[in-house]
Amino acid sequence: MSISPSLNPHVSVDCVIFGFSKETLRLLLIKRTVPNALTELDDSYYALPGDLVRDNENLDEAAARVLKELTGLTGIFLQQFQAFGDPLRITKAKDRAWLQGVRQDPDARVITVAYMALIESSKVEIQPGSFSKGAVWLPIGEIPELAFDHNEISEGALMALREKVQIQPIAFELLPERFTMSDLQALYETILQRDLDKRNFRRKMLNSGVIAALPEKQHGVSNKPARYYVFNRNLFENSPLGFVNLKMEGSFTLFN
Amino acid sequence: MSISPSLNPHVSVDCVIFGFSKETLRLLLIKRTVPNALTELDDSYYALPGDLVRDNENLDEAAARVLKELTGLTGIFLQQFQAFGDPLRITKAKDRAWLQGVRQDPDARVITVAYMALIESSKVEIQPGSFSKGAVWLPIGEIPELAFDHNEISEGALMALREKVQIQPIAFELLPERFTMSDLQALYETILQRDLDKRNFRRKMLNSGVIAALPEKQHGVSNKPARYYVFNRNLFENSPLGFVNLKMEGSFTLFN
DNA sequence: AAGGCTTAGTGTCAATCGAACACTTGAAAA
DNA sequence: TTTTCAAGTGTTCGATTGACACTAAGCCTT
Repeated sequence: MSISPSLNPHVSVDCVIFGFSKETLRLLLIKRTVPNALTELDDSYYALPGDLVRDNENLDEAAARVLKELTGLTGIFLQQFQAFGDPLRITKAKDRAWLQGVRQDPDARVITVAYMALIESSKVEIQPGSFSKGAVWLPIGEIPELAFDHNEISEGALMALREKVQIQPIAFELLPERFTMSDLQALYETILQRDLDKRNFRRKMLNSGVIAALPEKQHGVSNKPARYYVFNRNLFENSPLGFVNLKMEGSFTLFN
Repeated sequence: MSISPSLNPHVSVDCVIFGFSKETLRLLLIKRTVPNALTELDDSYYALPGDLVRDNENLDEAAARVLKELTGLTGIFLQQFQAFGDPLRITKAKDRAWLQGVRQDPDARVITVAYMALIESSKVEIQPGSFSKGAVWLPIGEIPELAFDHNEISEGALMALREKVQIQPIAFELLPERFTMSDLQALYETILQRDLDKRNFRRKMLNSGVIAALPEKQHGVSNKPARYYVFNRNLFENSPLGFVNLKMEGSFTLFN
């Protein structure tokens, strides 16, 4: 077994990085420029940040490395959600051209393990480096055609996010340390794609204990200033199971 | 890109196959015999059924192939749940010995994509073949030390099953076509590891519409014969989201 | 200073759901 | 005919859900 950190040419990780700004969910995508112009089409396109896995790291570490190389951030919410391994992943001409410029074995079949990351997008400062040809936050409604099967992966991540948000209090990872109740509601409404009743939302959030009110309020806004809240992290990291049930309207429940 | 179905030496699939019999959840495991006795320990041990992925198949197909080769069954519930890729997966002497007898590149780092399968265990007839050195159903409480990281994978599968069962009506995959309400309740109690109230359970199952009563009842039992029910498959395969919320006691709910 | 604008923040009621709880029924066996 | 065994059945109470509309606070405009 090699102990040098060589690349495993058959396994990669890709990161679907979610952010939330201006009332929209966004993905952090990188711009790729095809190194040799084998195609006659325009020579740049977007992709999910990702890389081959090194022999000396596990999958989680590889994903964290990709994330750090791009954003400079560590310790952020990062969760594996699915492996993709269709042998026909590489069909687009652009993809082949890019691989030929960048991989030792451009025709190797690669399976990729997809991660989703939740980031407070204002924290991100794009790092100079291999990814940084141009990284952008694109609204999830305006994602163009991406490299390989990255559209499929992104959609899978979005669906996984919608489901997870109903089971665990993870949406907070997308907000700054302190936030107003309206911020939080707007985030949930964006993720779930439906309107929520203000009064019911506040009541349930407060009763659930996942957030705590701060003494501070907004300053300098031209309307009634909103109170700030923080996410109650301890409560869930130390809880026995951390299971939360954020029930959807229209679903039905079984069991005591 | 090769078009022959050669093996990808770096990616495998493993199947955690659940069955339910005699009021216990069981795993279908295969017995491995270490081909050359490099170890002085006993030379057989259990493992999850699995195989390297071929170049001409995707991950789901590879998992389905493994399952079919072992059980002869197709079309059964099979869902990817996690990829495992620790570089230190191969540490046990038995594992190394087995790999040396069976792999071209026994030291290659392999990442594995784990699937869970839910089977009505009486349907399974172990197929003669490479797996069949001896396959057994072992109760989940009595799983010995397994090959590689297969204990970790099995535990991950069990946790995933517990979570999924609360979100989607998949437990039925473990029961025969028709079953009694008591069968169903015993299954849920086994998976969730807690007692459920008989009357509440029946009421909710029936109100939810996931099962339908048949006209038939048991015959020849020495007590009041139980009615048979069937799982209402159409309802969920054709439903818009298929989301079902099987709430646990003690969890709390947010949202309208 | 008054009025307007904008977003924050608040309470009630009816319907539904969840949890706890014990006795009767039907069939075979003794 | 009686016994044994699991099936099957209702009600009550408290908690939660979802629907619904007005007041409060601060800045801005005139």
